[in-house]
Amino acid sequence: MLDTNFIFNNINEVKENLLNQGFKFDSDSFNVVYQKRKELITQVEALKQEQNKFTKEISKQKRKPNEKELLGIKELIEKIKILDSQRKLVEDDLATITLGIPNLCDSTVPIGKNEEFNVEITKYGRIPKFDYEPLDHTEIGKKLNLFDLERASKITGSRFNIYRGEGAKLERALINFMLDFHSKNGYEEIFPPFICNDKSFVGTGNLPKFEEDLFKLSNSNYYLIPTAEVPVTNMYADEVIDKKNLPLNFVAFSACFRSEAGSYGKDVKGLIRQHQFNKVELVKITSEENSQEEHEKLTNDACSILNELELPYRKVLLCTGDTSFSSNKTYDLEVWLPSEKKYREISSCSNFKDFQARRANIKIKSNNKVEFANTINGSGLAIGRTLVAIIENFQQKDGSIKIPNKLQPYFNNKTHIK
RNA sequence: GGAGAGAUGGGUGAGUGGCUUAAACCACCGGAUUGCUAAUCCGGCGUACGGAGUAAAUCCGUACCGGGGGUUCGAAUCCCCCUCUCUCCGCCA
Repeated sequence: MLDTNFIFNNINEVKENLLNQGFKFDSDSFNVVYQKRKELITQVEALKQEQNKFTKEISKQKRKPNEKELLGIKELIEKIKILDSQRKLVEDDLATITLGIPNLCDSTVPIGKNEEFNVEITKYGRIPKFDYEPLDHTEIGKKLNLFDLERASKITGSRFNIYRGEGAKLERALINFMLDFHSKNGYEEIFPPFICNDKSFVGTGNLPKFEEDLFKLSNSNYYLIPTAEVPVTNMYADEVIDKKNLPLNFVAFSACFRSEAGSYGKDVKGLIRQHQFNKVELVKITSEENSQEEHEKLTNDACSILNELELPYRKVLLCTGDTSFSSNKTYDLEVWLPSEKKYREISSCSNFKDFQARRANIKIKSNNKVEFANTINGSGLAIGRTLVAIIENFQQKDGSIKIPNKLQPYFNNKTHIK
């Protein structure tokens, strides 16, 4: 969430920045509520001061108030009550408005309304050449019995999957490989709950606006997490962190659950868009002055996994229209999929600046100065999509799949799936 | 699931209706002094919001002792509801 005073003092810049993201900010009604709140605070506090003065006087004189005084003070208290409840309503209104406003985009983010305006930064790796038409991952998976989408839909429904045999082992190998890699790189390993309460989701920006993307547990305020970002970022909610300990670096594996409402008809084939998938997530908590640098570092750390696995990919800077609600700046990493002959998102690395920290109330302290933290996160990587990329990019003419060299120690030192 | 005990500032922790402007200690910051990896002494030190101030410094005010209600002229303190933590019992992978 943005600071209300900042919005008020920079109303036109904020409006323009948000418009670049396709968000029409109603600045007039914001101003009305903002001013109304100030008025009510001023009024109610003046009355409270009057009441406190009276109370202190009584206390000092060590006596009880007489009947006439009581009558007057009770009238005052009644006024305070009325104004106070009005103030509360207005503050709720203001909170509703600000919680629904997206983060501003960094000045380096290209302006554009959709993914066509994203900017490719660099390409890495070599795109494999096949002297036959490469198969897609569902065909290969079926032939080698790596997963079983049909039976998954029987036991749960569409967009769920059962990994089987070598497929299950490959999924597990990737999880372990990524966790180990990032741990050695200075990230503390976290194994979080896969269910969080509503407050946590407000903290990261998923609620109140995007409830339809989530699976909610009935009769509770609990939701299944769509990413480990939610529990890990909120670990430090309502805390003040000593600046000396920054940055905090976390790597977390979790299953991720997304209702994918509104995505019907898109990428329905195979493992690309599932209701449940595995992901290793990187999260950093840092300070304002270091967040850009840490964002670049985190993105590079995610890239390293693709490099280690010898997967061809590109790094893309998202435009304003494609940058998500909470993010200030996002790089997507897109891996090459031979069957589609195009790059597909496998990681999204975002700098949220203090947007999430203000919502979750994560602060940092140094020399008696307290400020909101900056939060950064990115996939390092989405496991299912990595598995798809390996299957497709490392498919061999004889129908086998080569296992990338660095992954082999995690795969019983086997070189191929046959 | 049952019973009991708790939740106070960055941390530990005192405080059972007005003497609290929340003690004390630790940590932190500034200064002094002595000089063996530091010690001692002095001082400072919460957050949010509103107002004054060109601004910074600063000053004034209001609220905040897990969260929400209530009683009272006055609540960290009394009452009600909720959440969480710990201990014991039960059940359980």
